Amino acid sequence: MDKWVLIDGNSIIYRAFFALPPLTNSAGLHTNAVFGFTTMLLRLLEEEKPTHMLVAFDAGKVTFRHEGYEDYKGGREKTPPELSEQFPVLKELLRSFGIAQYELAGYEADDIIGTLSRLADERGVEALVVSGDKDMLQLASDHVTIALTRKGISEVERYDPAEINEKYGLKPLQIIDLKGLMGDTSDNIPGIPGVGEKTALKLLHEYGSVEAVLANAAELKGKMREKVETHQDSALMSKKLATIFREVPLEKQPDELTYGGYDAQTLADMFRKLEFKSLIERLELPGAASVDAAAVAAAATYEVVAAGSLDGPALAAMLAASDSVYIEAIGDNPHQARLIGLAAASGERIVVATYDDLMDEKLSGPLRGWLEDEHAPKRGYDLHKAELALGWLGIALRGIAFDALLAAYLLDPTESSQTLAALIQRHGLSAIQTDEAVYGKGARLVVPQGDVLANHLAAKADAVRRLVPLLAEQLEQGHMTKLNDELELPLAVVLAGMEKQGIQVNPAVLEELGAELERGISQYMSDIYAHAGMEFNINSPKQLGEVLFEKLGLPVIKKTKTGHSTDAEVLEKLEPYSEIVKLILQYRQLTKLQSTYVEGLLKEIRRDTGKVHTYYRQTIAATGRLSSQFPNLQNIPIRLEEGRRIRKAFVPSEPGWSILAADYSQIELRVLAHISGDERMKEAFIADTDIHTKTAMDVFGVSADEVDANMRRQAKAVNFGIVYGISDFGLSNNLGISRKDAARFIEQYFAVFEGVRAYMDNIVAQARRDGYVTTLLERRRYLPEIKASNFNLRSFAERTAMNTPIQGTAADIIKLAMVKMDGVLRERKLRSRMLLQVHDELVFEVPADELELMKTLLPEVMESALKLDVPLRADVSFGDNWYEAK
DNA sequence: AGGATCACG
DNA sequence: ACGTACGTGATCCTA
Repeated sequence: MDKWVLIDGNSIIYRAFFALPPLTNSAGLHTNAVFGFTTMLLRLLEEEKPTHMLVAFDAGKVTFRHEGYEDYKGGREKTPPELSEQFPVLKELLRSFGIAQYELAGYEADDIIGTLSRLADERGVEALVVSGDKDMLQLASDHVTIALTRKGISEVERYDPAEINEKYGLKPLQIIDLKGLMGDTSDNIPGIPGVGEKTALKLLHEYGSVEAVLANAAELKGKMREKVETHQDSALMSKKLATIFREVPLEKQPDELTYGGYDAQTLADMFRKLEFKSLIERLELPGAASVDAAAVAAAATYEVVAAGSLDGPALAAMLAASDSVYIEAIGDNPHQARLIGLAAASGERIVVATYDDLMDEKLSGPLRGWLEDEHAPKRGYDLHKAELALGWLGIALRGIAFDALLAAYLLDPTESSQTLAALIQRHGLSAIQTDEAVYGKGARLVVPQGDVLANHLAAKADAVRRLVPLLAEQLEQGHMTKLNDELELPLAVVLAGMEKQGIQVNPAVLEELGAELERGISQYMSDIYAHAGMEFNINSPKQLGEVLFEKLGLPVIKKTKTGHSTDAEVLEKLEPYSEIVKLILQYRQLTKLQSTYVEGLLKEIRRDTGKVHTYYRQTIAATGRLSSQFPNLQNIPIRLEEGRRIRKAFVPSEPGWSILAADYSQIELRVLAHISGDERMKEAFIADTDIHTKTAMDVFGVSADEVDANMRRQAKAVNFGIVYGISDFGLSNNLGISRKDAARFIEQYFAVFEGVRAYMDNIVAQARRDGYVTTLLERRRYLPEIKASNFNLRSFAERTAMNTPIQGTAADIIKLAMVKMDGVLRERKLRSRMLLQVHDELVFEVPADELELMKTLLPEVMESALKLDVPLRADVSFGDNWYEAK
């Protein structure tokens, strides 16, 4: 039995374009609409199993409908270039699929589909018409079903004549009359002005057609009659325009629409060009990042050797000769990760050792000996994590020489997936299985034994071996070899050391604070319930919204996607209306401290060490900053006193020692002064004046003693804005002033700091030209959206272009300081330990006899980390805990 | 799984 | 006219 699927190409690609977020491949080609179209095609192929398939397109701008009504489809926004560039891509994709496509000058896609669906009717063949356009419903019949997209393109709704009758009370052909009466703004079909769907349906249920309505206009009352009578011609013309022409002189015969399946290689090549990796995976096409074990084995050029099959010296020799290593540790938190095993490739021979081998009396000697030998270079993937997982087993990992993950991050820090499977696919190497495929995930995580595991680890070691030279070459091309070798790679080792060391947390401090918070929270809860006149879950934005905006009738200030916004900014505006608002703000503050910082932190204290061991992630932030997890120690409260007390729980791990902290003063603005070369700003830092006061003096044109607190506050906000990539809207929002005033501020600022203005202009132009921006140490971030026609996307990219070199260079500097400081501590054999990094601050624990030295040494190292045209300044402080070090 | 909220620089 | 400040992670709730 034949089954035809007829797709309205123009309609679906439009829907897909607006339904999906922007998406580009690395060449900058927009692909979101094509992607959406493809997912729809795949679903249709799977669900409908068509024997014939056609995608019809509109041809050219002028159709027969324009004869007689020139304004047909007039007033439409012109197709955005991000979409137009996708039409030829879609057509090429259809060829790769082996799906027929057709367009004919002077006709629209609807007409082609209308004609084919008539043929389907005549032949008694089942057909499915796919479109986003309701007009298509007129084609429905016993043989023809219409599928209309709903909510973007994720769902379709099917209509046969019965369903059309149920929904509209109309026969399929009456859809044309419906359009004739109500018109269609998107096609600029006028209909009868003032007649919408409701009225049109009422009229049709009564009279049956446009002609009948016009003939009986005299029966209508008042305004309605007037409208119908004056717009008779319009109604008839609209009906004509809405009628799908079903006699198109097709040059294509239905048997040319036969769909015989796609060629996997052809489709894979097309998907690769478009970078539709997930689809390559889903269809298991050639070159998928993940393939099945048999395919990996078949493609393998290497030999897998079990460590247990070798004697000690043979194993040691193989390890010593290895080019790459892959060390597997499963679990997100490396401090708790389970070490599964490792594989080391020496040319085409790969030795695999399991966890048991590592613990084996005979094998552990050579294995540990090699891992701990700093003269035996390790080229691997995510060796930072491996170092921690091994470290907790009492095995040191030394001799880290290259890390594919780190290199991939430097090459493109915004790439969403840096998994090994994704990396090798990106570099066109032969595929391996994904970890999820081999190990499962979540509750179904099962680590296989024997050959299955050995083969997977070997495949990874082989992948790393092939990747290393490619990545190294690309780093070289991007001038990032030095950044990799001398900064990021040594830093990975420094970080692992800090993380293993951990920081002592005194649970008694937290518990006492927790008890106090508990009392406050229950008091606030009962007060809030009393004001609300009911009990509810204050933590639920939904329930809170109902109480505030429905029960208490407070004004709605801002909406979210899901309902009423109740964030702090909104609540502060609502404070005058009800006392409950203040209570909620207080409640929020206390519960945040309780759940995230008291309870959350207590859970992270390790029983065996009494410390928390964070994990600094080096390959996450697009700007080059670190991030911190399990727990995050980079967002411990400080701004409000209530929260700041949490810091009293962070103490030295040895009696008599102190916590010593040093933070860079205004590092981002100093970096800006340097890279912009702005003379006035440089002078300010060279003279070590208060930058916000100086900014206020210059922008307001007053002397130092004329700068009041408010002027300084505003100047400070402008300085922040400058670093973030300023806009008048953002500044006005932040300062609570009008956009005009904010714009005036910015103009005054740029009039004074001309070098800064020039920098901002130049960096955006440079990003547009090169496609990326860099930091002082050549760290790179690509900004493809800087060329977007969408204002939002483009503006965001422009602000990022301004901000990333500043934030990123500041990150470079503190990373340099960390590596240098680590070296200094080693050289001078000091016992002081680096514990934490918080973007512009370093925290140490120091013994009493090193305190005086460290108080001068640490800021010296930080200030001399990188030589800029302005001095760097670090302020140092110390105490018995992190709170006191202020 | 994703949104809302809020902690930090 | 457009509508946002830059970069993160943890917790809770809701679908």
